[in-house]
Amino acid sequence: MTTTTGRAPAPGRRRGPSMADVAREANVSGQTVSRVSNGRDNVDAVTRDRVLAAMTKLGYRPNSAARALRTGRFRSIGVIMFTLSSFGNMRTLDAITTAASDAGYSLTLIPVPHPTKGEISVAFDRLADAAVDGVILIVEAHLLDESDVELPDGLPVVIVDASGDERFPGVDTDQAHGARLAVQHLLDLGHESVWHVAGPERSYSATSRREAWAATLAEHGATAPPVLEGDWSTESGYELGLELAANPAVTAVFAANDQMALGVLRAMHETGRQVPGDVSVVGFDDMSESSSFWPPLTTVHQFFGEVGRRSVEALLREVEVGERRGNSVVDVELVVRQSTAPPR
Amino acid sequence: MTTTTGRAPAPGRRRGPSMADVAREANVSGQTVSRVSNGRDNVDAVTRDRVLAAMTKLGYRPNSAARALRTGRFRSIGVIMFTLSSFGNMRTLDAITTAASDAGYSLTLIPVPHPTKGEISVAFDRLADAAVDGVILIVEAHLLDESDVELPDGLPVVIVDASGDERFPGVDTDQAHGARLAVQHLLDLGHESVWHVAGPERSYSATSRREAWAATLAEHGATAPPVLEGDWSTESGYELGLELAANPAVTAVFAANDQMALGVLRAMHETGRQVPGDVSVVGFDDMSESSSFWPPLTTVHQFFGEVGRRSVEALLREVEVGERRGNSVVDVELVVRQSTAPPR
DNA sequence: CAGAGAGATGTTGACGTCAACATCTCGCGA
DNA sequence: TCGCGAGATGTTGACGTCAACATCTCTCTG
Repeated sequence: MTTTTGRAPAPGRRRGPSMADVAREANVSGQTVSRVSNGRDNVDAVTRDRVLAAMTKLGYRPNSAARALRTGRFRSIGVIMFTLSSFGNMRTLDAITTAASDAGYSLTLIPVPHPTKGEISVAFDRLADAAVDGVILIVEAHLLDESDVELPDGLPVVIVDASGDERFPGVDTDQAHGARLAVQHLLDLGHESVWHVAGPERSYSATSRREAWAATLAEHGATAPPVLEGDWSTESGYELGLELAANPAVTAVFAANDQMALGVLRAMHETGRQVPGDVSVVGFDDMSESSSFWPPLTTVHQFFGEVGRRSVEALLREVEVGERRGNSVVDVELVVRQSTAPPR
Repeated sequence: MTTTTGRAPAPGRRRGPSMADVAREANVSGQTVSRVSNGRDNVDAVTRDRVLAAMTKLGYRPNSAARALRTGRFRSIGVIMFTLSSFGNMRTLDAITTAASDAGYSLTLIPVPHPTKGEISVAFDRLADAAVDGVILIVEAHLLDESDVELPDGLPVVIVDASGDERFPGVDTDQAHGARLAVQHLLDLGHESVWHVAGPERSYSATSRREAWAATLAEHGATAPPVLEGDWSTESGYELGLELAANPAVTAVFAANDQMALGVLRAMHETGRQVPGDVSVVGFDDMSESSSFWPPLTTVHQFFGEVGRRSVEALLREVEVGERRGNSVVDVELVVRQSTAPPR
């Protein structure tokens, strides 16, 4: 005689009560529990209370896997990003998380260690497995030019700060306008020309800023000095800053982000060049520390929160309504502090 | 005679091919597809190739919802954190993401806008709905003292930097040791006493650092000046720094994080107090910018990456093996740069 | 007072996967 | 030659939820 197998308590833990259990407890059908659980209004108030009481008593929690299987929706959005360590990305992510959570979506993070084509493909592969309804890409790279990178079919995508490609809706900060404001400000103060510490070539934001810098200079008949290319890091700003400090012709520097600007400031201090007396410095981002740099940094303020919010909005519109929007541009603002002054 | 209902194409988009489709294409049973998909070895090489070819041809992707429903596992870990804007949290999150992804887990972010008891409960509620196998808490708060905050039953939890509670395994940075190193360093340089710009009371890290600061001072027979309490922000460091600058007795300051230390530096510069000539300053965190502050900041380096890695390791051990570990402590390191010197 | 209609509730089956069990084939030793 | 075991493959059903459809009970109208 064989005994029933009496299977082990649970493979994956947390096999909580199911709808059927609640239904039994409340003496209704599973469907009624489902209706209550989903907040439908075609349930009698008395019945609803009974069901709610049963739910509380049993500690019922809807099983999101079953729900997702049934509905085909995960109520989760994915975010693909390189390196969390950049200030802007963090802020954007923060806003995205909040906006998503307000809309009742959770957020799945999909990291890409290095921005190479191969890694991106890996991320997209992983993405296809991921339980998400849509994806926000924050990759700061011209990856879209590489046409063999393929997004999973039919998965809504919004791209942040890597525009120029019209295949997907995007949300972009007005990089060019920011760079223009920065350069214009320095020119207005009377500087003959403005040197540029740029971000890496592969970054879309970096090239936009660089181009706008060059264009603004050209419009004012100023000759553009050679570009110094950094990698966004404070260290690289410092090293390039030492080069600039050694050149007496340099009176104004526009760094493509605040971190590199900080490095430039340090280089100037170490070499005894006064800021803003001898050299004026402008950054980009307006990170929260910038107002306490020495001297407090003149910089271009980005509205990362707005970028994050709009991304989620655009994505969810496509996910839920099926309506696809075009690109959206977020403006910037020049914040003048004490790192800029007229040349001596 | 009734005709079959021929229902609408798909409620949630992206109804891709299922195992059944692949099975048909490869002319095998669904179970064989499942075995290939899960990498079992009891499948004939020829059959496996045929199945793989069919998968590729159809663009098959396992449906994670169905898998989760069947197995009871989501292969996802949740992270609850306040504000993404702190440098340390971000670094930790970065490491967690990487470690999780290496282990084949995705990461679900659950934000908590404000660290109040109510908000935390909301987050835990949301958590219960979330499709995660375990949770890492980065809340920097003494929330665990509030006993009515209840974690969902049977959900593995690891707590970062909020130890002192033994109910859950945790990973902690050795805050006390760090503070000791900082204070000791200043005392060794010959300072009579050390002032402290502390983090907010509610933060566990902040109170650990503060207590260790006081204890170290006491051990050396130095009297502890009154504590100045900030909120981690550069702004608050600046304001408290102005107070310190106005007091000629102040020759050494230990700030509970680098951001507040930066604010103190600014205050000193503005009031003409030399750093490190008149006042020495030490921070905590060693954020990537700190080496470019002016002067480059002496600070306590935290190994955030290690914290993140260990958290994931501990959590997954509990999730997968059911083995619960105790607390784990990550050491710190004093990095001496140029913001500290003997008193005049 | 019959019948229509609105609203509440129940029944059935399918979403895609995988564990458990059943079956089939083949090689090898007694 | 037969039987046994190992390995490959197939069949069945259940995980928890919800849409579609089926009932059932009222109320209101003409």
